[in-house]
Amino acid sequence: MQLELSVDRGSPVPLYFQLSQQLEAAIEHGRLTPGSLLGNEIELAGRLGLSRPTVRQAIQSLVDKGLLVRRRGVGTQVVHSQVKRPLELSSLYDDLESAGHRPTTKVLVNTVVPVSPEVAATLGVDEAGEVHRIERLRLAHGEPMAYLCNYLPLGLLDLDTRQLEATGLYRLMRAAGITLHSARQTIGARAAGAAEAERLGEERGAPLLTMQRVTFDDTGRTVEFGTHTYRPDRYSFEFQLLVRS
Amino acid sequence: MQLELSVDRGSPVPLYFQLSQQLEAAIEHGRLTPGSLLGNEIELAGRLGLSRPTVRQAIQSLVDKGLLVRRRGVGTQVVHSQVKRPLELSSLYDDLESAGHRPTTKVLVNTVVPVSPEVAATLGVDEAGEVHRIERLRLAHGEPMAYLCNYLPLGLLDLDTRQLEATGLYRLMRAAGITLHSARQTIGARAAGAAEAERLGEERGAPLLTMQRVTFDDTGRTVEFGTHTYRPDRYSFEFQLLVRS
DNA sequence: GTAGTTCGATTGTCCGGACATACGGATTGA
DNA sequence: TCAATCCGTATGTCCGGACAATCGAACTAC
Repeated sequence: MQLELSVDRGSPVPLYFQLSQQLEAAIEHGRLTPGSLLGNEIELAGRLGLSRPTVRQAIQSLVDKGLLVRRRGVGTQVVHSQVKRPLELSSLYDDLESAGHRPTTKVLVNTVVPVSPEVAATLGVDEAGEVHRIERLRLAHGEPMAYLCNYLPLGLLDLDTRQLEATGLYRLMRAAGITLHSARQTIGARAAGAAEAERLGEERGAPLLTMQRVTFDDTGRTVEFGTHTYRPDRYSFEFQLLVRS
Repeated sequence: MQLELSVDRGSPVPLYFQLSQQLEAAIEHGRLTPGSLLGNEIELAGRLGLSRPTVRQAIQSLVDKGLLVRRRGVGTQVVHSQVKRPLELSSLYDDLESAGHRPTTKVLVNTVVPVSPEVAATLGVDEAGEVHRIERLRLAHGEPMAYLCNYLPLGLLDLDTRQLEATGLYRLMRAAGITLHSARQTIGARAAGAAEAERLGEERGAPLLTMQRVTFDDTGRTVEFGTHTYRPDRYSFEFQLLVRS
C-alpha cells in the first residue's frame, strides 16, 4: 500500500505541519492501519522532497499526541488502540456542544463584589479590591446540569450577560485576546446542600460532582477562578492521559 | 545574573537533556525567576559550546512541560505561575506515597474468572476466555480511602497477593517490562450502595467519587481495566492542564 | 538444537548554516 | 500629539550531513 502524501511549498503552512496533518488524517480515516509501519524517515523524506529533520518534526508532533510510537531499529508505527485525543483545557460549553447537546446558559448573578481573602489569594489581586462574580446555570435539553460560580479580575474583559448566555466563558476570553495557557483543577464529590440541590433540581444530600479550577494565561496572569458543581447522573469527566517520557 | 550552565560531553546522557534538566532545576529553585528572559538561543548555544538545534531541543522540552514560553521577536521566558506538573498517568499508590501518607493495601479478591461481555469488550479478549480479577482496599493512616476493582488479561504478569499488598499495580506492571502508554479515564460520582458503603466505612447513600480507567501499553494492547470508588472526604483528583497549541 | 555473534536497518543525537517571520521599539511623518 | 513606517532582534522553519545506539533477524559455532 502506498500512501499518497504531498506538500505544497508555495503554501504559508509549514511543511512539517502539512505532513503531520496528512498523516493524522490518514490514521483517522484508517488509511494507515493500527500497528502498521510508517516506512523509514530517510526514504519518506526522499519521496516527499523534504529533509529528514522536517519529516522527524512532523512525526514527533504525532508521537506527542499519542498517535504514533517510535522504536529504534524497528521503525515508527501507528498505535492500535482507541486513542482519541489527549485532555484539552476545554470548557463545559464546548464539551456539550461537540457532544451534540444544545447547551443553554442562564446567568443568575453578574456583579462586581469586594474580594474575600480566599479569592484574593488565588487570583493574586489586592485584598482591598473588587472582582467580577458570575453565577450561571448550565442546561442541556432544558434540564439543569451544572451550577457554575466564577471570579475574574476586573479590567480583563467586559462581561456582558447576553454574551454569557450565548456562549461559554472561555470563548469570551479568547475573543478578548487572552491566550489561555494552563489550569489547575481539583475534582471531587460531596453531598448537596439545600440551596444547591434546589438549583440543580436534586434532593438534599444527593451526590454532586465538584470541580475547582484556576486558569492562567500565557503571561502567567491568573485570569479565572471557578467552582463548579455537576449532577453526576448527567455529567462526568472523560479524558485521555499520556505518559510523559 | 549569569546562570551557571555546563554540559559533560563524556556523559552518555544526551546533551539536550543535560541542559533541560539544569534549566528545570534552576527554575525549580528560583535561580531563574518567573518572567525573566532566558537569553537568546544563539548566544546560549555559543556559551555552552553547543549548536542551536541542541539548545532548541532542550528548551522545547521545557515548553512542552509548560515551564517556558517562547515569543518570536521577544525571547523565551519563564512562566510565572504556580505551575507544578502536568497530569501524569499515575497510580493512587504513588500519589499517596509522595503526599507523605503511608498507603497500605488489603487484597480482598485475587482470582481468575470468566469474562463478562463488557469486560471482554473493553479488554479486547475473547468472550469465552478468562481474566484476572482483583479487588483491593486502599487505606491511608489505617483509614479506608478507596475500593479498587481491576481486570487484567491473563499471561501479562503474575499477580502475587503479597506483592500487591506491598506496592501498587502500576509498579508491578512496569517491573514486568510493560511500558505504559496511555489511559482513558472517566471520573464521576454516585451514591453509595449498601455493600460499597460498608467496605469504605460510609453510610448508605453517601456520595462517592468514582473513576473508571482503561490502560494501554506502547504496543496498543489493553493491559488493565479498573473501576475505583473513593471516599470524597479523603481523596480528590488534582492536576494541571496545558493547552495544546 | 540451542546459544551466542554478527550485521543490516532504523531511529536518536548532534552539528553548522540559511532564510523567513513576527514582535517591539525607535524613527519619521502628518 | 499621534499615527505610520522602518529596523533590529529573536524565534520559526528548513536543509544536508555525520555518527551512535538499539532492535531484530540471520548466521555461526558448540
